[in-house]
Amino acid sequence: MAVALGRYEREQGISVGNAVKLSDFVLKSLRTAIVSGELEQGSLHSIYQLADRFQVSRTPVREAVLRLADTGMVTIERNRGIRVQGLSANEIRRVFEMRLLLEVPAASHAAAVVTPTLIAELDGYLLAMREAVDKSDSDTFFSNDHALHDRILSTFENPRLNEYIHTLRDTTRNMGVSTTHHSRTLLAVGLEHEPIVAEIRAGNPQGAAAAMADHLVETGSLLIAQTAGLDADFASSAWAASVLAQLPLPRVASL
Amino acid sequence: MAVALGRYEREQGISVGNAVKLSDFVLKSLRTAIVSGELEQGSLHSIYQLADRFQVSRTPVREAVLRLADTGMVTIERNRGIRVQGLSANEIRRVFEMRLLLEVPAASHAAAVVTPTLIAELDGYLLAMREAVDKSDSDTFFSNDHALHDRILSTFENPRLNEYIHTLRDTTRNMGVSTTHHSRTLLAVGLEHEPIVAEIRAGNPQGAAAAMADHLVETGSLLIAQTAGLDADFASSAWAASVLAQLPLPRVASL
DNA sequence: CCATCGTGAGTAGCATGTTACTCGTAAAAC
DNA sequence: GTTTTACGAGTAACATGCTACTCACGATGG
Repeated sequence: MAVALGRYEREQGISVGNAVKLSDFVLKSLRTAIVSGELEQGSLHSIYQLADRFQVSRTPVREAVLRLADTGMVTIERNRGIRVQGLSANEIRRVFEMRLLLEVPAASHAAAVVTPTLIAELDGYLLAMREAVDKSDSDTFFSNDHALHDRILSTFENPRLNEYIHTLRDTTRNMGVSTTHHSRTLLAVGLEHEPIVAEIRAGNPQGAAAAMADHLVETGSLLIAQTAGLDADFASSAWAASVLAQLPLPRVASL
Repeated sequence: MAVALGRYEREQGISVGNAVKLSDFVLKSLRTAIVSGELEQGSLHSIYQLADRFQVSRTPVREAVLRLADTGMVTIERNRGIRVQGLSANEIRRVFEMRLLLEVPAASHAAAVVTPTLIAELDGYLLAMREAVDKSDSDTFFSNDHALHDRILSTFENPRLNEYIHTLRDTTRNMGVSTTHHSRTLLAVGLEHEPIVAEIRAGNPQGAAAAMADHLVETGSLLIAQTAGLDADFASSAWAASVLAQLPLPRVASL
């Protein structure tokens, strides 16, 4: 018990009222293992097995698995095991459709209620992202990427919205990391944020919406292409058309 | 009820692969208890206590509580207990803002891809709702209400979207039941669905979007007024303005 | 009277025990 | 050889044991 607990976190802290829960640790580890392909898609595992892998008891593993099942990354087959669903191209499409529905209006709203403070914050994130690209520091890059999107969403003052987008992002996190085109992709994605902030600064809701839509479609297309390979259904950016058509965009120019 | 439900399934069951999980039962019961006010807002409870109430062990209760904490209905205070957060007026506002962001484009999309089959299904739900109103059968009414919204959403062919709306609806479920104005409210809400279907039938995306927006704003306002009482901040329908402004509506006529 | 400290009841979180179930496998029946 | 049946390994779900922690409350010291 205490022995098993000692493995991972006792070092980092004098403990005290440490809010870090073992189930959270397992949740994060499991998601990473799935997204990175360490746990093969379609494979079947058991709570016992995973508990052994992470050197914890079955309880926190079970709790983490239940939460992953809620998001659809695994399915639980009673008395059989845990099936890893991974992320199909279709699943990625769904995630980015949701993000389009929510983040495009958010960008529009941010432009409508823009303040100097908001711009200063967004510029700060952009700057940090540029520096991270220069240093090929993907961790810093992604965390500031996240912060920028999060700040735009928060103009709705709806924590529930921010939280949901956070889980959607988590689902596809780390997918682009350590590919051969890594740094190039990183740079390109980073550049796409500039027009979003520029349009918000200008107080142009429709422009901000269009820029955000472009960014999300481009990012989603990259991840889908990477997952689906040459799957013809997703070769173009047509996957987002049905959603884009319902959004308040001036005209979907770049698509 | 808790007593009778306690040893609840051993009897009914040749069982077989019964998919009913105890934790799901507890989750549903807890949510009902919270929304109905049985578990007072702001009150503190413990896993032991709740396990005793539902006549099950602590494990399924804990799992249910963790999932409720994910949706924000309770907060977990370590070594202290479970704090019931209930639903403030602000929280209801947030739920309906999310629904506006997602369901208004969905109505628009449904109108854009309308088929005779879709119309037939929606008409079926409408008919069932009218009959349910006549018989004051709120269960049937709400289930068809849900089915209608669900069918409109499903035109996006994105199960993740349907599922999320489902959880949002669950959060505010049962709130309007057994009030003094019950049947009148039921009737009014039922009538609001007719224009939505009419606009979808006509293949008019903007009209469908506007009708859906009207419906959601009206429903949300009712629940907010009921919760907030005379709270001035929510007296009008202004709560939705910031969201509505970012949606693809022809003009927000009725507000 | 007021502040400090100790203590014990109560709790969430983690570990472990228990049970009914699923399904592959192989023996048995044909 | 083919089908049927019996069995056991392995599992999720549930029950229970255990521990470090929190905090109200009362005793003690000022």
